Amino acid sequence: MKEFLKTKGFKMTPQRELIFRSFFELDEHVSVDELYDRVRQQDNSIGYATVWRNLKLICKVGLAEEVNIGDGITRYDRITKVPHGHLFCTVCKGVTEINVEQLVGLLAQAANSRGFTPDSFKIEVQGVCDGCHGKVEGNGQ
Amino acid sequence: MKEFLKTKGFKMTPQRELIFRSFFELDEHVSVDELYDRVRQQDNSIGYATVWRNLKLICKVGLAEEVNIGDGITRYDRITKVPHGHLFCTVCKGVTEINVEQLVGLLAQAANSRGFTPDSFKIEVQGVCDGCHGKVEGNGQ
DNA sequence: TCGCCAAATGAAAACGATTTTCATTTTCAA
DNA sequence: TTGAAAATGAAAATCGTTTTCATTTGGCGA
Ligand SMILES: [Mn+2]
Ligand SMILES: [Mn+2]
Ligand SMILES: [Zn+2]
Ligand SMILES: [Zn+2]
Repeated sequence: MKEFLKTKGFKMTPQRELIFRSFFELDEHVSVDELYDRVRQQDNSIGYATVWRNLKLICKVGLAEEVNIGDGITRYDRITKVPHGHLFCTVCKGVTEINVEQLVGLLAQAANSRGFTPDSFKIEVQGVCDGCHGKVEGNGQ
Repeated sequence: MKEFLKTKGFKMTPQRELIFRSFFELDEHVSVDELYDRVRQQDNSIGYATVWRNLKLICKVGLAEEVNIGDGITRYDRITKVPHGHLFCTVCKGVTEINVEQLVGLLAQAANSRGFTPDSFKIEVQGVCDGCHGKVEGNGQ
């Protein structure tokens, strides 16, 4: 990691190391707040801005990307080899990933046929996840 | 429209009428600011909050929905009979709609097979639109 | 190893879109 | 016509994000 960053022109610091490690360990769709809380458990002197800047950095060097599910909170998602979509449960707020290779192919085709050159795709489904059926709002009884 | 709102328990006002009419006339993916500017041309005494509240109302009564493309600005999009996706041009910020009926079918299938019950779908493609090829950043020549 | 300088950090302030508050006005059913 | 509930406009509050600034630190070259 240190070497990788060096090639990109960035330095390694204890804070950065902890933030990077925590981010990839968690392996979730994490917000700044969540990662901030997490790293604070290891080093409570780390500043919020540092966590924010390092999440931005992880994106800049191509290891993650921002995800907006529409609740106004930016989450950070590691980039996977194959593109994936998200199933967002409106009950438990959980995020599940689904393969969308085929879909993206069709989408790209549709876009191209209209003279549009795609850069990236966002495929998200809102609904209720398996575990949340039965405990839906109204009265879960 | 007045009747429709009455059945939902809301009153009609001159401001509301202007805002609703402007929104559906424009028929675009409009932000609060944009619609505010627009209605101001007809009645410059209308407040920003009123425009905001009425866009929210249009959503609440099921005639539109919020769209977040990731630039931090909420846009409002009338709801169409068939679901549609968006091609978002990162150069001119233009939004084009594409049919995604087929895609949504596949998506729903994939979601269901994982025990997930879909409510709504968000399908967005970022890239460069037809008109913006050639005037890309860097130096368009 | 030492010293330098660009990069990184932490605290605080600034930002900006969204949302709420509050006093006043308006709608509309009775 | 009248009163209660809803709507409005201006201003302030919110809140996640981003920037500023003084200080510290990493790491290369001497
Ligand atoms: Mn993901
Ligand atoms: Mn649309
Ligand atoms: Zn769930
Ligand atoms: Zn364009």
